[in-house]
Amino acid sequence: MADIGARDGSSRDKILEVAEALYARRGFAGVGMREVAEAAGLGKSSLFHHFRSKVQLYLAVLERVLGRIDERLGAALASGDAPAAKLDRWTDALVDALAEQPASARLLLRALFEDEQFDTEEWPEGQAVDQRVESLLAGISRLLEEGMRAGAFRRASTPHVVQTLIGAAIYHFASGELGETLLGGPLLSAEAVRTRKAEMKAFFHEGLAARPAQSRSGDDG
Amino acid sequence: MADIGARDGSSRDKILEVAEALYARRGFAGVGMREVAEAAGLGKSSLFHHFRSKVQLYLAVLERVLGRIDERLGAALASGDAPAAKLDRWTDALVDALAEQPASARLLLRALFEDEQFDTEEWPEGQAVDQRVESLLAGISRLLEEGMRAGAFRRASTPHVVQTLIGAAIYHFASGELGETLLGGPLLSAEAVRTRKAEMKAFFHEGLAARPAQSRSGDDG
DNA sequence: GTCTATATCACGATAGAC
DNA sequence: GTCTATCGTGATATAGAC
Repeated sequence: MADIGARDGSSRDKILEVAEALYARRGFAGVGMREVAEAAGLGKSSLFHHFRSKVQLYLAVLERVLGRIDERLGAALASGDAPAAKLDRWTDALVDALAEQPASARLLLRALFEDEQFDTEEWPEGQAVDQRVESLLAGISRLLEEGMRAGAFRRASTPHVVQTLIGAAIYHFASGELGETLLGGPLLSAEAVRTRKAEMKAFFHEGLAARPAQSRSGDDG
Repeated sequence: MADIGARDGSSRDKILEVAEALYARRGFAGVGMREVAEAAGLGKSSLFHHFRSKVQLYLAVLERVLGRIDERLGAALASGDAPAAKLDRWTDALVDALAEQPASARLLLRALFEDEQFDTEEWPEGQAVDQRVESLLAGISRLLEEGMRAGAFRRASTPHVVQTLIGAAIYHFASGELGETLLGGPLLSAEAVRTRKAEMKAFFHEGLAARPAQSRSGDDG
């Protein structure tokens, strides 16, 4: 019962795809079911056949985006590398995930606010969303604590570092026009994505303060 | 300024105050004029007497929030201190501003997306908003570049550092329930605010990597 | 599974009395 | 400046034919 219609995803997937883009652009309240239906090439009532309510559709979109990101980040953490190298991989994976699905950063930031409008525990899709978030935070938190114990990272508040890492990545890719004005170019070009990774990793490794000449490892691309 | 009836701000200020809280919680599309009016103790038509349209009200709320923040940050940059100390003050001021007005972080993040729904240049309030943002970004950018020239900061991409600073602050205070779960306590208590300032400044100064006291062997800790 | 209605309600905005 | 009443539109969601 839990996976009805999972095999025939032709309409369902199309709906999730167009809804993701629309919700990212104008948010939960700003997108009507009629608009989603038309963008998916369906009548409004057909859309209600696939998703019983607007909330359910929204949560399903969220879960799909979070699932993609969580899988990538989990893979980045699965290697046997040293903590600092793992954090670099995690950063690369997060930036890649956000950049490859341009809607995701905005969708997730919006979700931060909008899921307070309804109770996520009321819907099965909402519980899946909560689990994905928990998995994501637990993964990076575990890495940071391992790294501190091993002496690779300085002693800091793990939750605060997590907040800083996520904020630095997600805000950047959600900043849209404002960010592009600041950068003087696109946010999502291959070059801009490469630069963002390098700048973030340099920040994590060195902070901002100038330092006397010191040995460093290189960065990837 | 060019405002009519600015002397009697009793209704107008009340409207802006309640609208700020509502827009922060549910966004532009999610809050109706009727709800704003009732929260301000007015009828809907009376609200339309003070603000000719919903867009105008929204932009006025935004401008007020940005104005408060821009003034604080400007003051932090006005001192004659060294760049690193100025950046610390700027960080303190940004964190204080976001923490003292709990709605502001969410409101500003939402505005990142939502002002693409209408043309800010079409309304005088929108132009004021754009000017505030420009002033804010120019201020911190100037400080960073001065600091790099003076050798206080390492050479980095100024716009990327700006994105990281803003993202680290604004995401944290907009993260709401999720952030409080992660922190295991409130985001806005005096202690939590103090901690956030310290963690952010430590990150800017040192990054995350442990700094070897003598050599890079990684055996300390 | 998709469709054409339709029910019910809230939206932004306006008119005009007081 | 605040109110009641209303216009026109579009929202979520349902009923039921095919």
